[in-house]
Amino acid sequence: MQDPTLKVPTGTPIADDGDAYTFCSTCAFSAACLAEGYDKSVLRDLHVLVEHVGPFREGDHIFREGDPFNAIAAVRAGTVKTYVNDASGREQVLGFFLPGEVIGLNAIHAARYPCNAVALDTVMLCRFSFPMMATLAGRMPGLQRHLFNLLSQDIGKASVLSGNFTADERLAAFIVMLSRRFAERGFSPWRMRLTMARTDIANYLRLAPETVSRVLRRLQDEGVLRVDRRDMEILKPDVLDALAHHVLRD
Amino acid sequence: MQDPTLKVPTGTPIADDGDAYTFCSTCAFSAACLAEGYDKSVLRDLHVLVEHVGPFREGDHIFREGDPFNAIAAVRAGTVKTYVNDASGREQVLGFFLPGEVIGLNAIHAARYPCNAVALDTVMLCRFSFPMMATLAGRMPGLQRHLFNLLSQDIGKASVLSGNFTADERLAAFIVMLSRRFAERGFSPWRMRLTMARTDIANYLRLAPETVSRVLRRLQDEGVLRVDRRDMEILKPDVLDALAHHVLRD
DNA sequence: CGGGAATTTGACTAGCATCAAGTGACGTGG
DNA sequence: CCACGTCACTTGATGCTAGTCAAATTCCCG
Repeated sequence: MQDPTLKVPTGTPIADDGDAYTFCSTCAFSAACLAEGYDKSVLRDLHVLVEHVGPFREGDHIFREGDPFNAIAAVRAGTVKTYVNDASGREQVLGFFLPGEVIGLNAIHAARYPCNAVALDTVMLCRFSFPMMATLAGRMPGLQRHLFNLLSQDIGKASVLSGNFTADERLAAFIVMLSRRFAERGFSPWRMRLTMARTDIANYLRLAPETVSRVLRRLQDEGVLRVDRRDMEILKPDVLDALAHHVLRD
Repeated sequence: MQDPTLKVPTGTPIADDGDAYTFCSTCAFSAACLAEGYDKSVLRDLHVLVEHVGPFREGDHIFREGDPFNAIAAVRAGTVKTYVNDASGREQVLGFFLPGEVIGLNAIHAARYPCNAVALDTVMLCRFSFPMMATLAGRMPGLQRHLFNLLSQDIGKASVLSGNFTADERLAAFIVMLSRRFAERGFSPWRMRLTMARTDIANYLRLAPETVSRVLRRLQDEGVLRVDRRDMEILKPDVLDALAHHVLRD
């Protein structure tokens, strides 16, 4: 049942930057919404349900498993890691979210967040009240379609790594995906900073941290990568693509 | 962009069973839609975009990877397996869909099916034109919410098996999930027929078929299960639950 | 009854996890 | 400025889980 008591967002609103109806450039919804050509009143509706929150510092939690769900959020800056704790309390990393990507979509059905979200560095978010957004989506087909697309996309993403792949293939796929996602956001695809720890990468890929370390070392010895601490440079994208091909199928 | 050319469904409509505005009982949408208390005209709208298709025989494809997407479908009877072929042509099973469950949700964003769907036995479907459904969802908040819920749920389902679990844990979790899903649909949770081959189960769980066979044998020797060919009886649900607990976290 | 596919079983092996120890970067406090 | 402690990461040695290969068995279906 749609919650009729749509209360005012409780975060830290940030002052508008001049044009009252302009969204931050990294807001994942801005393009879809603005491209629709709706009039000012609709844009105003959309604007009131957006709030810029942050900064979150490294280690700050954005939400925790079991928290009541009321908003999804687009990452504006930084990296967010989502994870759950399994029965034995061990962490299981579900994903990393870069600027432009949306967190919280898996919380809709249960009305609670099914996982934890933590900032890996300094994180800024655009938060959207989901009940308000759903209401608005009823009037804005473009927004509704955008939400359906985001949700649908995440189903596919979640099963990319479901296959039985070697450590090399998984790590290569991880690096290639990261590279592409950075490129999409206008960052260099060849030089990047890994904001997540080796243990997080390992965990996400279902490998031991030692294995990640060894594979990176080997790829470096083969001249495919240059890795220095958390800075990574891709030297032979084609080799990486070939390895990742089994996973990414493209 | 919403497709403006909503053409008449092309499948095999099945005659109404008396009440023109009654949906088949296994139709996953019926409850959500009928519970809303909308008037007849809205129900009529909803009704025209549903078509009962089938039967599909074992091995028949419902859709294939790359097919243009235009409809999602609820399984009415039988079991559907979804899979992709990896770079080397090897199959990777993504999921099994029982009566009441919905296929095609991962196809929305690309407007093409990203995987294949095949009938494992005799399958009947309720097919819903997605463009029409989305339009209608704009007028029916309950329907929209239901769609969001289905999509959101699938994101979570896709990552259940993403962890690093032992063969025993994964297989136990598979059996427990199957049991629960059967129970939800009114079937016995303790006796079930596995409609999928061992190789499919193995593939889905990222195990070798031999491993599935061995684990089943051991569980049988321990008196946890009774397995005869594709008929399975759960004798010690608690043992199974304990094993599955690491995966399912409940 | 016979052919073929699915499944089971056994023997062996490979890949990755685990355990243990070492290295390097960074921050703190003397 | 340097000694120290901490933490993340790396490296090496070893073990185990599950995969692979091969073959037997069972079931299905004509």
